[in-house]
Amino acid sequence: MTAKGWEDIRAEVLRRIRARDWPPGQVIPGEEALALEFGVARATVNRALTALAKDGLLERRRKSGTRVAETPVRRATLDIPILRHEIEAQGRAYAFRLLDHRLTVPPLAVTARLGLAPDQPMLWLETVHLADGHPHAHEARWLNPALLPEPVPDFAQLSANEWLVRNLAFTAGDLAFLAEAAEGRVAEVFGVLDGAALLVMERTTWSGEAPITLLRLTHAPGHRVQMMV
Amino acid sequence: MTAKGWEDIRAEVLRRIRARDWPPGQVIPGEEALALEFGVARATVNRALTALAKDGLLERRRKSGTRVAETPVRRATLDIPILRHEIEAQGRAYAFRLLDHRLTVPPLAVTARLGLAPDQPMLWLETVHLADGHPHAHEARWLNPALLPEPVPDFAQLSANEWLVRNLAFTAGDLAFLAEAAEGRVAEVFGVLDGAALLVMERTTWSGEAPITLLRLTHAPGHRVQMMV
DNA sequence: GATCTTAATATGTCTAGACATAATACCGAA
DNA sequence: TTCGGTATTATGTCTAGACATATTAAGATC
Repeated sequence: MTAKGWEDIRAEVLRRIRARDWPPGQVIPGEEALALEFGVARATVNRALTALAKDGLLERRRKSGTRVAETPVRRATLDIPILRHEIEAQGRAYAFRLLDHRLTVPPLAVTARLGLAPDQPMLWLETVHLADGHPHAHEARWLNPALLPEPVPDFAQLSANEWLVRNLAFTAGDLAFLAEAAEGRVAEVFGVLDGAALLVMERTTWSGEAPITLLRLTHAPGHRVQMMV
Repeated sequence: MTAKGWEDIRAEVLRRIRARDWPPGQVIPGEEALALEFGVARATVNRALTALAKDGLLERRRKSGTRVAETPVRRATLDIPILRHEIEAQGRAYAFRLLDHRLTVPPLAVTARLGLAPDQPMLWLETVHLADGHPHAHEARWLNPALLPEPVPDFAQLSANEWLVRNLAFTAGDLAFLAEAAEGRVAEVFGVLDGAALLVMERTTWSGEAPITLLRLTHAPGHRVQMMV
C-alpha cells in the first residue's frame, strides 16, 4: 500500500470501511497513527478524513476521535438552476410572462412560515416560464417588500428570480419537493385537467433574520428533477 | 477587515462576489496577493477559495487563475435516508411488508436503462414501508441477481435497501424526482383513488460497470422531501 | 503561417511543527 | 453521591517553505 496523496489515503480508508475492516460505529486509529502508517504528515491524513466526513462516511469529534458512521448516509446534490439557463442549455428559447403582481396581505400560513407579522402586506408575483413557447413551469412567489429598492424593479422585464440572484445575497434557505394535483390557474396554464399530478418545488430563502421570498414552482406534467449522487 | 481563519476569508471573498466588487467572469487576485492582503499564509487563502469553488461560486484553473462563476449555481444537498431511520427518527414505529418477489425478465425499458441483456431475468421486489402501521412509501425494485450471494438473503426479514447499504458498495448512481398519478396496487396500498398525485423518487445505482438496482419509491400522499441549501 | 518546444505562472498538494478548541475523564470538595 | 474545576487528548487550523502539475504564452523551427 503505497499512499502518496490525500486521495490515495481517502481511497484506502474508504476501502477499509467497505471491506468492514473498520465496521460501522468503530473508532478508527487517530490521525497521528495513520500518518505514521502511511508515511505522510498528519495534515495529509486530516485532509482525507475531513473529506470522508463531509461525504457522511465518517463522524469526527474532538477528543473522541473518528468513527465510521453507523448509517452510511448518501448525499445527493442538486444544482438549482436559473430557469432561463436550464432552458437555454437545452437549446430552447426562453421567455416568461408575468400573470399577476400586487401588494397584498398573504395567507396566515405564509406569514407564519416566514416569521412575519400576520397583517404585513407582501409582493405577490405569478409567472409562467416558457420553453419554445410552451409552458415549462408556473411560479407563485411571495416577496418581502422591505428588501426591495425604490422604485421596485419591473418584474415584467426581468424575472424575479434573476433579479434576486443578482442583487440579494441569501444566507440560508430550504427546499422541498412534493406532488400536487393541478387546479385552477395552474391547470389552465399547462392545459391539463384538474387533478393531474404535478411536481412542485417549494423554496424559502433568508437573508440573516429577514425572510426574502417564498416560492412555489410547479413543473410541467412529466417533468423530472434529476440529481447526481 | 481583520481576517483570522479561512472561514473569515471565505466570507469576505463571498461578500466581494455578492457586492459585485468582483463581478461574474472576472479574474480575482491570485492566492499570493490575497494572502498578503489578509495577512495570512497562502495555504489559508487556498482553503477558502477551494471551498468556494466546490460550492460553485468560483472557477479555478492552474495558470489561468481564479474567476467568479458566470452563473452562481446554488447547490442543495439531500441526505438520502434509510426509510427505517427516517421513520424512527420521527418517533414512529417502522415495519415493512414484502408484497411480491420473484425472478423474472424485466420490461425492455428497465434492461435498456441498466445496460443489461434484454432477456436476462432480474429479481423483482415490491415492498410497502409502514410508519405506525400506516403506509409510508411503496417500493418497487429491480435487483441484479448476479450481485447477490447464495443463498439469496431473505428480503422478507431484512429490507433490500438495508441489505444493499450494508453489503454492496456502490460507486455511482443517479436520482430523480417526479410526480405521478396513483394507479393499481400503489393506489390500493395508500387507499387513494386512481389519479391521486404522488411523489416518486427514482434511483439507479452501479458498482463499477455492473448495475446494482433500479428503484421506484412512491411516497404517501402529501409527503414532502426536504433538502437543505 | 503552422507546428513543435520551452519557459513562465497560478493553483494543487505536501511537510513539520505549532497552537487552538472541544469534549471527555479524572479528581477533589461539599 | 453529586457537583465543579482541571488535566488530557484528538481533531481543527495556521504557518512558511517546498515541489508538482496543468496550462498558457513565447520562442524556435520548418
